[in-house]
Amino acid sequence: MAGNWRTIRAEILARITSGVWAPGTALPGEVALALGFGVARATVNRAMRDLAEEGIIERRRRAGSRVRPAPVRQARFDIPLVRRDIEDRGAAYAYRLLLSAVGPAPSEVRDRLGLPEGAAMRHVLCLHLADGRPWQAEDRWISLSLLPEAAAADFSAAGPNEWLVARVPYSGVEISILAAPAEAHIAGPLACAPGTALLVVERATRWDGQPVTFVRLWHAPGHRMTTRY
Amino acid sequence: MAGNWRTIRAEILARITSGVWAPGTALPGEVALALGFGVARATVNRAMRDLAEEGIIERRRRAGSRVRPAPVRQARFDIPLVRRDIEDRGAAYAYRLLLSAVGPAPSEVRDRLGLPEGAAMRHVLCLHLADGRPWQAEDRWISLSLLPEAAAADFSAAGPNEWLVARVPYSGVEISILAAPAEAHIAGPLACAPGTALLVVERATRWDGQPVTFVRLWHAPGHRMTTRY
DNA sequence: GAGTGGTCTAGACCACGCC
DNA sequence: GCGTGGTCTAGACCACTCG
Repeated sequence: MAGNWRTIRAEILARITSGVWAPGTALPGEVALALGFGVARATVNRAMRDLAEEGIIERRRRAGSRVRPAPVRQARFDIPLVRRDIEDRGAAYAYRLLLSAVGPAPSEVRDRLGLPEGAAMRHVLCLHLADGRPWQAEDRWISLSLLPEAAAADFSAAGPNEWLVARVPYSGVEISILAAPAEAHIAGPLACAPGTALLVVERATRWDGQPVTFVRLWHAPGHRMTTRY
Repeated sequence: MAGNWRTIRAEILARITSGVWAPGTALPGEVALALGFGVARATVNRAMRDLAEEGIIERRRRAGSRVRPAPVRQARFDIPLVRRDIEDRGAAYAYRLLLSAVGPAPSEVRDRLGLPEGAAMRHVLCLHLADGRPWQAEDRWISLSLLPEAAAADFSAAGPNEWLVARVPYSGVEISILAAPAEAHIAGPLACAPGTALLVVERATRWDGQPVTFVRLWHAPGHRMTTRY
């Protein structure tokens, strides 16, 4: 019985999937398991914590650990920079600026960021292509109150994403995934019929509580986000 | 300087967001940090591991840790049982069986599970409602080679999900999220026009390498999956 | 109150990757 | 090689919560 925590984890998981410890069952305490496996309690703890993070088991002080009756399925998606995403798939990345303006934002954008009416924002509409074919349309709004230099930034060669990443290191984010029909100004660039069902990712970013940017990413028809585990 | 790992983590994060350690920068080694913070190395390790899991920093043996130049944005979504999801939102859950059959599966389903042509499957189409309104349509296929008793299972009162959870404890899963127009047999139950853009979650489940079930979950119009961090 | 998980410590050895 | 992160140990104290 090897003493590494992955082995312990695998062994515990095996006993769960094989039915030795059925869903709802209370697992032995950490001390008991450590003794049984012949390892330190910290090692068992590491394994159990991992199982808990994945939603396999449920842990509570005093009450002990138990197998989750109904597994909380979790899907974790990586959302890299579009450029990386495309290049990682072995395709050639290309970028095209479609629209650039400064002005007041529509209410739906303001609401998502908690901005007052009439707040000036930089608005950018651009297109990311993979091997010359439309991959993703980006509808970007940047608050000028926190990033006034965004008003004059040049987005003709590279997207606002890379510009922002270099300026706003790490921040609070709210991500939504939804389906929406292609609006007129999106259908054109994405080369699809208006009304086509598209996968949309919305992201509202804050830095230190201040609204920074809101983006709506329209993926080309047929796009799917996939994860395995 | 408190000695808990969350404090250490927060302090490191603060130095990153504040620009003390810019993206791409190499962080001090664990020993140095432990000394600086006046804690054990294991505590620093715990904090750094957490930051690495979230994609904030990058760790490699010998090379050390560095701030990720381009943050790998991660979105983690919980996908609970529909019933729980609806009840957690304070709505009344209801269930309706729409179709139940046994027969060969279409090729698109077989492909996702790696099943041979003509393989018999249990097919169930059902509807989940929140406060009486359509919430999600479930198009479910269950392989009879691994679960022959599924042929005779009764899904008139409760959905196949809960039936499966009790039988196939924990297994490998592939999840996809996509947008699709409402097909004719889906639009009716969901009370929307055919062609409406819907958010679809597909899930292919395997147990010990054996295909178990494939499900397509059609969410009602306007549904969005959201996560914050 | 007592038991369980949560965490910290101090020390040690190992494995991997640069040099 | 040799330094860095990865992990394990043995022991300890704490915090929460159930009975």
